[in-house]
Amino acid sequence: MADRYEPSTFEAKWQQSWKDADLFKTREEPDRPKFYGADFFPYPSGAGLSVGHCRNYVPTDVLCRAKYMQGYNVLHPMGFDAFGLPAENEAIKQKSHPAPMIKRYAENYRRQMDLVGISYDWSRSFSSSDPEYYRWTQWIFELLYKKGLAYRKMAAVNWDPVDKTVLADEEIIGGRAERSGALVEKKLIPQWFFKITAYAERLLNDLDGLDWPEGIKAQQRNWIGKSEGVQFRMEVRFISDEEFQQAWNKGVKTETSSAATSNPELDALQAEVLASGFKPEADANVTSKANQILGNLENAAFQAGKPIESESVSHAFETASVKAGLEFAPRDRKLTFEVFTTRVDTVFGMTFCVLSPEHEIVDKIRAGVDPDHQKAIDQYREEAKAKTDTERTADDREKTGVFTGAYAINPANGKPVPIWIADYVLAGYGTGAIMAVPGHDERDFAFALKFNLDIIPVIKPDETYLRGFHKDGDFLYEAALADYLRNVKNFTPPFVSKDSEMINSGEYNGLTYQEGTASLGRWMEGLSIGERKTQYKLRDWLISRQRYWGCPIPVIHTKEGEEQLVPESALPVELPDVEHYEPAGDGSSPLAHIPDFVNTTDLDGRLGQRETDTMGGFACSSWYFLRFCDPLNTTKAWDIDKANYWMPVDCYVGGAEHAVMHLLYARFWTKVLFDEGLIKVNEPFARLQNQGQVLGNTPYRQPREGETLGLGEDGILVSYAEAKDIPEDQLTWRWARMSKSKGNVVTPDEMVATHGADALRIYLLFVAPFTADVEWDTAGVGAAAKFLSRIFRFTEDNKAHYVNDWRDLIAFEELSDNAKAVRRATHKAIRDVTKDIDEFGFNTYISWLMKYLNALGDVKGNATEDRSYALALSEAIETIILLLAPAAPHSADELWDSIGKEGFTYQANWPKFEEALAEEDSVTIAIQVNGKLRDTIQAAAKAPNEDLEKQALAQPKVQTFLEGLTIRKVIVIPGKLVNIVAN
RNA sequence: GCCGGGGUGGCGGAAUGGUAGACGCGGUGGUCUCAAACACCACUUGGGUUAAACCAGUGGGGGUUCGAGUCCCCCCCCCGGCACCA
Repeated sequence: MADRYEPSTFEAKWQQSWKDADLFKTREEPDRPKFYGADFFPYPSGAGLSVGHCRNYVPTDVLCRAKYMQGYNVLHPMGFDAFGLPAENEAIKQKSHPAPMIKRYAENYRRQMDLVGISYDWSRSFSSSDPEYYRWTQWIFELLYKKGLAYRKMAAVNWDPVDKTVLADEEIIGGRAERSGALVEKKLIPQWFFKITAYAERLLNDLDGLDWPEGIKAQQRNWIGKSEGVQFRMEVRFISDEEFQQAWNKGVKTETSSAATSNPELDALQAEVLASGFKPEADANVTSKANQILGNLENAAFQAGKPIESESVSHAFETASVKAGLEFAPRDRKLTFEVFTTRVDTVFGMTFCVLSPEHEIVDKIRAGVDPDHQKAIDQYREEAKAKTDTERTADDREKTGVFTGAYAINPANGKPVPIWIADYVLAGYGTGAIMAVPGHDERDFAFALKFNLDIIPVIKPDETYLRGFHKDGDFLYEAALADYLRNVKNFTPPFVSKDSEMINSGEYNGLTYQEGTASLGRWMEGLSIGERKTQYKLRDWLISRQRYWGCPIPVIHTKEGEEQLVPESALPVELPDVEHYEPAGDGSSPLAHIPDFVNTTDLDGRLGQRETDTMGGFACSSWYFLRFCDPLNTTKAWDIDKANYWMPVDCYVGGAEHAVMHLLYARFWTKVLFDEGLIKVNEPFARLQNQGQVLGNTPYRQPREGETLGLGEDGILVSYAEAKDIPEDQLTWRWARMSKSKGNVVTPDEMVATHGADALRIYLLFVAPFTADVEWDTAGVGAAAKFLSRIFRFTEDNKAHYVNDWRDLIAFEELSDNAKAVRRATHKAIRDVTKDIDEFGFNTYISWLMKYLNALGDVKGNATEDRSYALALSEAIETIILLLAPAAPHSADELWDSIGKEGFTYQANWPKFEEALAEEDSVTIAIQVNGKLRDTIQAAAKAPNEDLEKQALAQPKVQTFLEGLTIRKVIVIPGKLVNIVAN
C-alpha cells in the first residue's frame, strides 16, 4: 500500500467489491433497531449530477453508513421522480419519447452516485413512471376519491401559456410559473382537486412535534395561514346621499334578537313545526305563517323606535327550524353579504366596506343603483378583469376602487356605510368582502386617504403615538385625530395594536382587544348576524395537468356525465405509447386526442370516455417513501407490517425549495393513509434537514453597445472559455447556484477523476456547516486529499507495530504515559465523532478526525520498546480507519485491508466509547482575577477545590494583580477555572 | 411590512454561561532540494514590545452575572421565504 492517498489505484476496485458482495442490500434482522434515511426523490435531469447534488447525498450516506456500523438495520433507498413537466419538455426538445430518455438519465444518475460511493440499495429502486409504481398512485387516487377527498370542479385556475398546462398554487411564485417563468393566466376549465383543506388544522398542529428546520415549519404555517375571527352579515340599502347623511349621524345599534326568538307566537309556530312530524308538505304552511309573524315583529319594533335586523330574526327562526329537522325556506331574503374580520373589536371604526370586483353580489347591487354608478361599476370591473394577477399584486400598487352607490348597515351601530368595490380585496380569501376600518388597517387607511373617506379611531393609541396630539393635557381623539390622520400622510397610526382599549365604541368603550372581540362575537352570534370562524389561506390542491407525461387519472366519464372509478383490478390505466404527445394548448390534454385511449367502456359495458388529464408530479412523490419499504410487492402498494417497521423516515434530506409543495402534500397523503389504517404513522418524516447549496463562480462581462441585460443581472453571462479571452477589468465574477444554463457546473465525474471520490466527499463534508451555502473551491478538494494522505502515511508508518488482537492483550498491560495519551485521544475522538455525525455536524466530524490524527502524531512513543504503546497504537489505527469509514469508505476499506483485516469496514462494529479512557489526568486551569484571564496552572483533574484555590492565589502573576486589593470571593469551577473576585 | 435564519481573524468556520478564534485554507519564515514541486516544522485576531508584560476584541448600545460570542431589552445590517390574506 502506498503512503499516500492514490484513489485511482483502489476506488473503482472497492466499488466493484461492494457490488459483488451485495453489501448495501437492506438488512432486516429482528432485534436490531431500524434507521430509515432518505434523500428527496430526484428528477433525473439530462445534465447529470453536479457536486451540488453530492452535498445532499454524501452527508445522508455518512449518516446511513455510520448507523449500519452502529448495528442498525438501515433503509437507504434511491429512486427517480420521472413523471412530470421537466422530463416531458426535455423529451420534446430532443424530439424523443420521455420513457427511454428518462431511463437513460436515471442510469447516468445511478452511475454517478456509485462513482462517489453512495451506499444505496439499488434492488429497491424504481421510477414514478413505472406502471408497477403508478398503478398504486392511481390506487391511492381512488382511495381519496372514495373518501370525498378527490373531486372535479369548474375553476378559474393558473394557466401556464408556455408549458400549456394548469399549475397548483404552490407552483406559482409572484404571478409567474415557478418552472417556465411565464406569467400565468386565469382559465376556467374543469379540474381535479385534492381536498387538502380538510386537513388544514391537522397539518398545522402536527408541525409542532416535528424535528424540522424552523424556517420550513414557519413556511408551512404561513402557507396554511390560519386566522380566527368573526364572519358577519351586512344588509344592503339603496338610499340617497341625504338619507345616508341623516342615518350616519343618528345610527342605532341593532336590537338583540332575544325578544324575537322568545316571542310566544314564534314559540307556538316552532311547536307546530315539531308537531307536524317533520313532513315536507308542512313547509309551505309554516313558511307563510312565519313570514307573517316576522313581519308583525318588525313593524312593532320599528314603531317603538327600536328597529330590529329583520334578517337576523328570520335567520334565528330558520336556525330553530333546521335544528328541528325541517328544511325551511324563509321569505325573500334581503340583499346581504358577509364579511370576515379578525378584528371585530374595531367594527365601530367601519366607515365603508369593500367587495372584490368578482363578488357575486355586485350584479345585484348594480341592479339597484342609478345609471351613473352602474357605468362606474362596469368600467371598474372591466379594468380589473384585464389586469393580470401580477399587475394586481405589483409592488408599487396604488389603491384603486369605485363607489357602487349603495350602502350597507353596520350591525354594531346601525349606521350605513358606502359600499365600494376594489381589487385590493381578494375574491378567493374569506368571503371576498371586508368591513373597512381605516383607523386601524393599513390598506383601508391608504384607500381612505386616496378616496377621502372617513377615518375613525376606535382603539386608544399608544402614548408614544400621541406626541403632537396633546391639547391641554388631553388627547385629541375623534374628529381631530381623524383629521390629522388624513392630512399627515407619512404618519403611521397604531393599526393593529392589541394592547390598548376600545374607544368610540359605545357600550364597548374601555374593553381590551380580547374582551371586545369575545363580547362582540357573542353578541353577533346571539343575533345570528354572524359567527366566530376560522379561515385558512390554504386552498385545495389542484392536480390536473393537461400533459401527456404523468400518471393517468383512473376515472371514466359515462355517457350520462357521471364519473366512475376504474376498477382496482383494471389498474393501472397505462399511458398509451404514442409518437406525438405535445401539449394541445387549448386547455385539453394531448391524451384527449388519442381515440384509442379515450374511448372505453364503463362498468356497465356501455361506451364511456376516459379522463384525459394526468396527475401533477407531486402526486407521484407523495407516497414513494412508503413504496421503498416494500418496492417489489405486486399485490399491494405495500405490506402494512413492512411499512410500519420502517416508517417514519428517520432522517429526510433535501433542499429547502420544497417547503410548501412536496413536504406538505406528502404529509397530507400520509395522514389520509393513517386515517385508513394503512400506516400507523401520522407524519412521514420525523426529522428533516436542508443542505446548503453549492455555488459556482460565474463570469459576467460588461455589456456591449445595444446589448440588454437579463432580469436582475448586471452583466452578460459568458462561458469559462470565453472568460479567458476577456480582460480582467471587464469581467465580474459572481457566485450562483450551479446550473447548466450558467455554465458553472462542476461534476463529480471530473472531481473523482482528478482528486478521488473520497477527497470530494471529505471536502463536501468539511467545507462548511451542512446547512450553509458554499462557494465551490477545487483547491479545497486538494486539501481534503492531503488529509487523506496523512492518514495513509500514519497507517503505513505504524502498521508494522499493529497487533491484531490488541483488544485481548491491552487489559493485562500497565499503560505507559504515551499509551494513555493515545487511548485518551482515541476515546475522545470516538465520543465526539459519534455525536457530531448524529447531529449533522459533518464539518466538525471531519475536524475531530484531523485533531485525532494530529494528537496521535504528537505522541512520540516507541512501539518497539513500549508494548502498551504498541497496543494502544493498534487500537488507534483501527479506530481512525473505522471513524473515517462513513466519510471516506474507499480509503477506509483500502486501509483496513492493508492491516490485514478481512471484509469491509461497513460490516465492522463501530468503535465503542469508554468514558474512563477519555478522561484527562491533568488539566489546565484558567485563573481569572475579576473575570479576566491572568494565568493558567496545570493541576490534577480531580484536584479538590481548596487546592486549586490555594495554588491559584500562590501564582506570582496573580499576586501582582491582587496587590492593594481585598479578596471578596473565590469561585472555583473544578477542572476549569478559578476566578478571584477582589476590589 | 410580516415570518424564519444569521452577523466571530485575510477566508471557510469552532466554542454544554467558564482560557474566543478549535480544525482547515491562505500567508510568512525555515528544513529537504542544484532548483522547483511535494512533504515536513514553526509562526499567523488587532494594537503594543527586541521579546515579553499589557491593552482592545465576537454588528452597535444597554442590562443580568463572580464571569457573556452564548441569557434579557433596544437598534443596525445580511440571507431566505411570504406578501393587499381583512
